Amino acid sequence: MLDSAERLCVARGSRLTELRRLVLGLVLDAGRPVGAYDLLDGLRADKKGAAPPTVYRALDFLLEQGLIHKIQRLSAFVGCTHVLDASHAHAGGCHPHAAQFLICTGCGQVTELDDRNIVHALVDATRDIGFMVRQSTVEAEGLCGACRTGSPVPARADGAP
Amino acid sequence: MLDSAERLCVARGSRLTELRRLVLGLVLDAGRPVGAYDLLDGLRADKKGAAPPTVYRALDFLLEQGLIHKIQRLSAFVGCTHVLDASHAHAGGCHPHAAQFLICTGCGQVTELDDRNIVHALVDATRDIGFMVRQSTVEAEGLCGACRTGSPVPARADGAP
DNA sequence: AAGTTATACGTTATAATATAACAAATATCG
DNA sequence: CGATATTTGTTATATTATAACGTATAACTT
Ligand SMILES: [Zn+2]
Ligand SMILES: [Zn+2]
Ligand SMILES: [Zn+2]
Ligand SMILES: [Zn+2]
Repeated sequence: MLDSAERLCVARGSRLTELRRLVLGLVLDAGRPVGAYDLLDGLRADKKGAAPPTVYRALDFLLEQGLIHKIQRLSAFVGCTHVLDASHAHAGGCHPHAAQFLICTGCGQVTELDDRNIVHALVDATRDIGFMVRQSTVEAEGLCGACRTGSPVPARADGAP
Repeated sequence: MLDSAERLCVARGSRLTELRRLVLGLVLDAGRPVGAYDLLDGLRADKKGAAPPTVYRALDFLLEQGLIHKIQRLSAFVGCTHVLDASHAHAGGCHPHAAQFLICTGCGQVTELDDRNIVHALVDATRDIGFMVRQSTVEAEGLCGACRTGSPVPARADGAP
């Protein structure tokens, strides 16, 4: 996964440095939204005196490259589950793709969608009034299937089963 | 406008107190997104020793009543432009309606939409995977018609023309 | 009206998130 | 190599938000 990201960056002429790679690894390992300061704690295992700007700069890079997304409602970051797909990855252009996120308040899990219909509906509605969308944030909060049907899989921060 | 909000609250059995009314007035007067600490400054004109919890509690109430919205990308608040419409106002139910926001990076203006198609697209996409949406955040950043066609109307914080 | 409960507000302190500014190190390219 | 651009280290601070607890006000019940 990290190697794929590296190859993508090389193809784009951007540099996935050791630091950025470390941060990306931490985000991907978590498998759920992680706050910048949690990442900072994790980072300090390898980089003793790391400070907030260290992690925020790495996050900025990863966001630009579309390797991660920021969940605004949680002030947290998740790995992109689409960027490495053949259909989405490309060398040039504006890297962060439009995405939609489903946040389950039961188990904390976040699902990333890449739904053309939602994007279309948004663009249609805005074009009517002359607005040109450059970036969009679409986040829904609710209950995932498992949590609704009573099979909660609380893969939460505390790891409680 | 404030009086309409008051009538709505009375009909719902909630209390638009003087403090909450003051904060709502500040948000509506601004006509654009305002941060909590800007509101706090404004509030201090009337309430000398106001502190953060004062304004955040008022904002929480106004959000619950659907009288204002929070723009997540800006950590700022705007008055709802639909809640007082006859078609939207009602005494019971879950007050904060689904809304979409267009944020112009040119002039800072924010437009609120209440577009059924967008909501539908979102609900459709989520139902497929068993997810039940309770609340949604839809925010688009880009350029409004005026800013695109070169007639920027920078009604910004600093008031610079 | 008096007593009781619930709601709202005041106050202090602190948590959590994010950036500014500048110096030092490292990579890139002619 | 030497010039240039990019990345990282470091310190300090800005911005946004909440915890905790006591007091005041409103609403409800005898
Ligand atoms: Zn993605
Ligand atoms: Zn769940
Ligand atoms: Zn609204
Ligand atoms: Zn504009």
